[in-house]
Amino acid sequence: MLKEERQKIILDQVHLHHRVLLTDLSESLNVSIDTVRRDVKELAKEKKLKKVHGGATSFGFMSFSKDDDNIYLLSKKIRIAEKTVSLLSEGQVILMSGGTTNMEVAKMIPKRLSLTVFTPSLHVAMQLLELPDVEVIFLGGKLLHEAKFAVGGTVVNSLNQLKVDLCILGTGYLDADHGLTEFDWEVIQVKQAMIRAAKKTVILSVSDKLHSVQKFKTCDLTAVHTLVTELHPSDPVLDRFREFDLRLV
Amino acid sequence: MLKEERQKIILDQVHLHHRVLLTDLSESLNVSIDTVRRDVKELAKEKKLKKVHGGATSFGFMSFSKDDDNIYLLSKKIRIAEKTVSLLSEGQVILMSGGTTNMEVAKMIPKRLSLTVFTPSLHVAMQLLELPDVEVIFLGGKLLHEAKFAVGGTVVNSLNQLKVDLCILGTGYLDADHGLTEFDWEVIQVKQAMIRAAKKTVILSVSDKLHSVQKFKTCDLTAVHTLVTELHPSDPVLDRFREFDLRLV
DNA sequence: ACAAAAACAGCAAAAACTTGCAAAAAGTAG
DNA sequence: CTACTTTTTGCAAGTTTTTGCTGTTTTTGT
Repeated sequence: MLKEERQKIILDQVHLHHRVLLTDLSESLNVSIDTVRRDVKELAKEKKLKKVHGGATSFGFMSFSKDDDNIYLLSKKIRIAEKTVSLLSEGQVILMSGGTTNMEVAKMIPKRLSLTVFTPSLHVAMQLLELPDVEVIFLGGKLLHEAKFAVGGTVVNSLNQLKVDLCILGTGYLDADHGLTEFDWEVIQVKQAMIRAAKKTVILSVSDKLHSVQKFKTCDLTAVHTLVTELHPSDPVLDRFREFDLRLV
Repeated sequence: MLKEERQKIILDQVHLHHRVLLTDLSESLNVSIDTVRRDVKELAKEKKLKKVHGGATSFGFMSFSKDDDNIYLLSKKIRIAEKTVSLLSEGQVILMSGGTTNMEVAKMIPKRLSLTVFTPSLHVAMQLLELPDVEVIFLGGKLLHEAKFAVGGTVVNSLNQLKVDLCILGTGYLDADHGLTEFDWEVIQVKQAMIRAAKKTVILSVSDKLHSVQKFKTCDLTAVHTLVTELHPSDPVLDRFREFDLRLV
């Protein structure tokens, strides 16, 4: 294999997943970790990507939330994304919120699956546009600078006119007692409208966030139909959630 | 086998697979590795392909999307962007379309200028969010895959409810006789609505595009108030545009 | 603070590159 | 056809690049 070829694959991976682990690259490319390390070092010197401890990230596109600098969360999120994508079916009309986990879902949707997706997230919309068979409708409104997420009356009004098959909610804090919570009031309004606008709601959450509570409440767990985590559905960590009428994936 | 014949095969292989190994070529062409090496060296000198350690790649193999934008045009666009930014003033409410020129404008807006910007372009919106004092409102609707631009009734409806200070139109084809033209009917609808929604309209155009016509017409030059090019306002190339009630910048 | 993972530096083997040279092939007069 | 030049090709010796491995140092998470 040519060095250039390898480096291109690395760059593609970085652009696709926004973050990659050197160990993963080493394995999938069948070269030693040192070689990958050297490649990444070179690419970093050429400003094609950003080298971080344990891997590399694309810089230029976006920097998300603070705790997302953690490379190890990514593999969990990818696992969640895989499971979530398997819930989708041809021709569905769905809603997707923002957040890194939802981004991974967007990246993982197969190229030939036709969907109609409504989203108020710039990042998710951008990613979905890579898929030729997905129709993307952006729910316009005032954009939040950090989250790159549209909020406000316009978004809620648009949502009130919809009734879609599925709503996929990413980022958010989850707790068996307190339900779904957020720290941003405006985001809550949008998420509530999203849940109302969908027949079924799917929540994506890495297990780390399963018992965290924020200031404002989006909804109770009874409003949710499916919970996707990176864990096996039978994992004891999920026990607290079994009392609800929830499908664990 | 003739040398030219061999080199043509090499080029075909490179174009087909984007990369070749010298060892593979040597084997499949039944010549020594040195001969192949010399051939590739020649082709590289003629800029027909790129020689790399162990093989060759096609040009643009390592490039992803944006590198194609040549430096030559970019400098003109930056010049235009500079002039355009100088037209803006504190507190204005403006509309921005998409396109690379408008992107340059977005990049060049000073950090401390507060504005309210409506746009149907994902890229422009994304860029504007880097500015803390700019409020960005995305005009939601169906997104075009290539242009990352929102079109359709939703966008037009939103625009019909606006009356903003300024509309900045990027990309588009301009001609003194035929006015502003485009090749996408849906985009036209949006741009027309944008012009209607603004008190003044500014057109950005690199001089190369000043005499090009496309299939569909957005508006006459009489609907435009300012034309920004990279040229000096007194440049004779702009003479054809002086008969209109246009401010040249 | 400790153990595990990752980064770094130096080394050695393998692969690829360079250069010079000579033989073969092709072209060019006389 | 022959003698000569020119081009092309293959080969060999020496150099550089790439790659994986070693042991050591740094960073990270608990």
